[in-house]
Amino acid sequence: MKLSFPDGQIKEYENGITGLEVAKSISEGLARNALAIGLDGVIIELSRPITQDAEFKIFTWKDIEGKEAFWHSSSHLLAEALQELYPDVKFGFGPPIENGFYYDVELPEGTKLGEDDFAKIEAKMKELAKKKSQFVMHDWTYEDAKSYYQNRGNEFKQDLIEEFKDQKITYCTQGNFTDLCKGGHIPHTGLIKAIKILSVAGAYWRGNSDNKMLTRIYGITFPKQAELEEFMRIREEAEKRDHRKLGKELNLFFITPEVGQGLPVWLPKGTFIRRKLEKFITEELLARGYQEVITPHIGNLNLYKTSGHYPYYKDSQFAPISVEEEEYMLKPMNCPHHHKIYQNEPRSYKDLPLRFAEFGTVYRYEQSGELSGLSRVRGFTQDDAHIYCMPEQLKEELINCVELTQLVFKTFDMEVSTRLSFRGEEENKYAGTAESWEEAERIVKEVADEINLDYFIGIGEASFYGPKIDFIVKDAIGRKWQLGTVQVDYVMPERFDLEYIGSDNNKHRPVIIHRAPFGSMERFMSILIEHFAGNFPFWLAPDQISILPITDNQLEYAKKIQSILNDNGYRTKLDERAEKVNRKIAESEQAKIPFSLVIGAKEVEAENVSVREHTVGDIGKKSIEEILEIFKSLSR
RNA sequence: GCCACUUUAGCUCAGCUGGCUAGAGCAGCUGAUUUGUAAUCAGCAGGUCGUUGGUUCGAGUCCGACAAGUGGCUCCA
Repeated sequence: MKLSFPDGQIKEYENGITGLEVAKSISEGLARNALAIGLDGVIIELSRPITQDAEFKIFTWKDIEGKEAFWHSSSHLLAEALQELYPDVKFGFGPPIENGFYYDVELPEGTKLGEDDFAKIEAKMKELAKKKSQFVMHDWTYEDAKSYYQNRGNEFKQDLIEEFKDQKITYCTQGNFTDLCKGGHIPHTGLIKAIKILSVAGAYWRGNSDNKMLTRIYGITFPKQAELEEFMRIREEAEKRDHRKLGKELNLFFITPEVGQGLPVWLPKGTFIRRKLEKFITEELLARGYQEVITPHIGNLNLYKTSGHYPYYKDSQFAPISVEEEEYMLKPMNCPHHHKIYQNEPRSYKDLPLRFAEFGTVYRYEQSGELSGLSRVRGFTQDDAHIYCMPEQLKEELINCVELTQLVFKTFDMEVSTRLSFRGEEENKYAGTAESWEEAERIVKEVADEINLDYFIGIGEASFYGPKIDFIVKDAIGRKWQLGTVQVDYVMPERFDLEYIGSDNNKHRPVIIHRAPFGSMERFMSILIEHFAGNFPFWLAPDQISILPITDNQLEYAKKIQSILNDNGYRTKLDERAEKVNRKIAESEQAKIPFSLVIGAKEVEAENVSVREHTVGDIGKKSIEEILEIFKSLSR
């Protein structure tokens, strides 16, 4: 029997050898650190005999797969602990996740589980972990598995078993706990040294809101206590960057139910940054041949019936407003308005592509439980644009849009992942013909390949009228949000009967690209705030420079410096108070102002300033010319 | 919308098992202080403890309903 290793080596082994024995044959150290092995990409236990040729890998804590096995095993340990603490608990799913694991359970009638119970669960897990119970895999017949869970009244696992009816069914036992499981564990529970229950949440069985809601218990474990402490420290640090917290501290925006749930109010400083972003993108658009348009915030309901948005998204829009026999809707998207602009005059192939851009504010009735800071709101502004082009221009325009979006993320040095969002299986969820969908998806994929996009494909993530290229960024606490988007649309041109006269003097249908590089100003701001942890780059910072005279004797000189800087277009703040300079510095730092200029008697004498850079510290004395040079280099 | 948790001054938080006029720091205001790289001192003012029912001689504290927020789930043009 042959095993091929990641380095390309192929070695001959005796049939039935275990992963652990293979690891030992390589090195004792490796065998000690090994958590699981991979056979042809499947994670399995070190103890399982290998009986056929395969690609072989050893996974340690350093590997994603090693962590997966570790956390998968930890979820079994959590389940074992829960079973001891709540004997009648019923189990659903319990998978590893990006950071840790969870288990979905149904607690016995009347049992509530809250944060107060975490310590108890952790203690029980630790107690069970110390027993070093081995994770042992066994085969199960369908009947035995079925009756095992029937006896326990667990409808969830029975539901799962039905799905595996025609496959090999296995279970895993450790200590007194048995679980339906496909395998992939670490050798024994004793390796789990540091344990933390993180949170509880509700989760529908199989993710379907028609099903029963279970209690999802999130936890994380590590082989060493120090690693858990480091994880908790990083988590705390991340929470400090939360845009909701910084938005309050830095006076950027607020959200209050007195104005309306999910309706952010922008304060002067937040507005300043937002406007800067708008200017930045507007310059790029104008350079790329876009034209700006403005459309109203409400629109006739018929417009959305034509577009098809109304039936598809009826439940997530604010109810129509009735006025004089007519119904109007708060604009949930800008598309139909722009389509009417296209229709406003006959279009020739010579006019195309036409690119209409607008910072369009839209209102959507998001479920109350879904609202979150600036990330998910009920009123937001898209940096929207629609491009109307001939089919043969589509590719080039798509590439342009993707490159513009990439420029945004590059400008702010943000890490982004790219998803090609294609349609899924669901009926009634998509408009348009199968042929146009295939065409659109094919082109999207061709474009992505042509420009070497590093992408993944998301089935069922398309919009109802076409496939998308979505740009996804993580927030401070690891949640993923879609920002930029580029969408292909063959449907709306049909619905709105858009056309252009071609060079053949015949009527043709244009193709539409919907695109928003930021996605929404609100969501982009949330990510931007967290990305910079409130330490905005010089060109974006609402206050750029604070001027801190040490005593009143330097006031006059300080004012002179301020007017020079103001005349050069910089945003300054002069702190005239009779406070100690230490305090002035502290407050300037807390306000995260990029530069502080300390001015005392020496600086007045030498006609210079002492420069302190935020997050860096004192960078020494500089002449006026030097600071102007520095500030110029940081502007854009 | 669903599950769990949270809600005390503009902000951050104390307030144990229900018991006199609900505390602190920061911010604000007033005054003093003129100060060299992260917070000078003193005084004043600020709260019907999210709202609303109930239990009780007595509720910030216990119970219910509602609202908002947080973490998830469903959803996400």
